[in-house]
Amino acid sequence: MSTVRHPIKIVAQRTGLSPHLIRVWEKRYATIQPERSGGNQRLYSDTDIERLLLLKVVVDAGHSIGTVASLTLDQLRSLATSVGKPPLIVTQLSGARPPTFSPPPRQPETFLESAFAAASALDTVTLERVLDEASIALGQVALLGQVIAPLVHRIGEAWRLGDLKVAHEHHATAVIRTFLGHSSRALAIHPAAPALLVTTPAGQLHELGAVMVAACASAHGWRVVYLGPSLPADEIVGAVRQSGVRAVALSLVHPEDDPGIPEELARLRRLLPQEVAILAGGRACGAYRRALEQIGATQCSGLDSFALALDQLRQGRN
Amino acid sequence: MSTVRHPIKIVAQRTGLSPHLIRVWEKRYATIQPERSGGNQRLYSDTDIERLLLLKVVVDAGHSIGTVASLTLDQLRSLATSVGKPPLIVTQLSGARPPTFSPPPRQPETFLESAFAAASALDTVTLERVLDEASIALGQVALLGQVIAPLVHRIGEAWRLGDLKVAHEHHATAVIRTFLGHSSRALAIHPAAPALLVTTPAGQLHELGAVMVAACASAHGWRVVYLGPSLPADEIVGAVRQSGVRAVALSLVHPEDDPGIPEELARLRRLLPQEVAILAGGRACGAYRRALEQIGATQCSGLDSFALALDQLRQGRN
DNA sequence: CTTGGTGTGTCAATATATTGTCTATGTATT
DNA sequence: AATACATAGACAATATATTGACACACCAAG
Repeated sequence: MSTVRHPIKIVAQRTGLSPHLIRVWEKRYATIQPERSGGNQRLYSDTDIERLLLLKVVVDAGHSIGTVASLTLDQLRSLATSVGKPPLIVTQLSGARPPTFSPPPRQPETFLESAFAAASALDTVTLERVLDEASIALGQVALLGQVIAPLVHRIGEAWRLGDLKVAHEHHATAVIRTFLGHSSRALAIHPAAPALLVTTPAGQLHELGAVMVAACASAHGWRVVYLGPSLPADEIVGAVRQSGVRAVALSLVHPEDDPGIPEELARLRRLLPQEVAILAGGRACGAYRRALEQIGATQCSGLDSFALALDQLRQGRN
Repeated sequence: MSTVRHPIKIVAQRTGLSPHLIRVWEKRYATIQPERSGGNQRLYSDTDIERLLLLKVVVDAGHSIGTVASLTLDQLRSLATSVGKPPLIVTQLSGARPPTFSPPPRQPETFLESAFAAASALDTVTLERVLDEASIALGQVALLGQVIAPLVHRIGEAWRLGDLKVAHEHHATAVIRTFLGHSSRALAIHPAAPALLVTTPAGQLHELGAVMVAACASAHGWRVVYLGPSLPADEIVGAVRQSGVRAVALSLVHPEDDPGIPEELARLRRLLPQEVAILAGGRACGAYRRALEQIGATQCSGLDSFALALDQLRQGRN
């Protein structure tokens, strides 16, 4: 976590709250206590900003500030993801389910194990529950980097070894796809947030990398226009022009030897407005390195690197 | 269980009851006793909300509030499951909402128009919001049949006419995919509920039909194992054996002239246990009619017909 | 069939609480 | 000097609480 501190104006921009309101919340509910500069001006940390963002989410959803202002960060995260969901009506039947419930795990490895076990058993409910708990315990970003990404990788490996079948991979993909799609919208940021378009080039059918990228960007405060997999360059350009995004993120996973991809990338750069940046990531990134370099795309080796690139992009243009 | 407390507005949103009614129930029947804040405002726990939800379920099912208000939580739970209605879904309300609790009765056509406009504008947030509101106003089943299915059809037509581009179709598909994926899990299914596997045969890449089928089955109280698109017959069979489902639902949309499909279908029937039924639906259903008849699949002409088939299947085996 | 009671949801009126915004004045930063 | 920020207080717009009344459906007895 960076030690950077932000003045109130930046915080207002990023959260969509007015400086007035931020100060009033601090005064009335002591929900945050930013540091002060030598001249008594407020200096906010990234954690403060996340807290304010979460508060805005739940308040927009109808909660009153008075009842949520004193919650912990974890409680706020949990509330933000569960906003609007009715509490689960638990039908307590001591039937088929009990063997799978264990004391709430804490470590990413534990979550990974539980998730992998559920995926191997085609157990949708348990897999969803583990992801939910991991999301609450670890937060959105760590969940992506330390549970979901390794889980996807591990399922791929297990398939290569013959331990799992294609059906397991499809099932887990579908569950993760739904989970991430929903978590992206939990933090739907205010309209002035910078926007990013996420897709994969034509021929790249794997969707999961793109969904993870979308969720990561959303967790970092970007407004995401997600277009799913396999979109030709001219379609991407049309969507960019219509939605006014600042950057395009492409996920490249499989195949790694498609001769059409370099062409598509070149065409994309040619048709795209100069000021729109291109970010690329995914396992197949290396295979297309030359083409990516030629179009000046920022290549990201992982989600951390992608998040960093997003921050730089935002800084550069704010 | 979290210690979070909710103001009455949130409780009204999540239960569908008016604040008025919630207070009246408290006063007349003392069915709940929420805490109070310093300013004497009611603060409800998650348990309180669950109780109110259950009360609404059984009252909607015909019981009078006076006779059920004094039941314990457990009694309410079992009564709610025994009324056996398609468990009502109180989906989320996101973002700012009109402050009224008797919103102008909106017609499916209105939602369809708004949704189509949002899809045309690549406006993810609005499209999600319209789907949310439609889900509440119309209920899950009508939403599927009268908004989502026509919307998908209309976007397809607009694309054929050149009014929309592929990017729009991809975008709407992604949003609907996320929405339906999430709505399938909004309610906790009874562990003993009959189970259904949903997928498309190898070569059928369109996912949306399968997702709609999954959501429909889920809304009708089935436990759904969703495997995404394009799965070979032997993979389907493996998943059926492992998950112990009672039936397999296949969505057939495009292409309509794949010579591999009849083969796949025949192989599926041959490998599948006798007692597992096969349901088929989708636009391309007619094109493969002969093959479907040969394997004894139940062909569904639409979501209504599909729901009917599910009910019959459940009756037949209970 | 009518009549009256009961159960139930809704509404009106008034008072209080909560919450976002605004104003005024002074200080910091650039 | 011009802009941005801090503090305190005031104010307006909603939300909520409470009480009492009313409308409607249902049912049982006359």
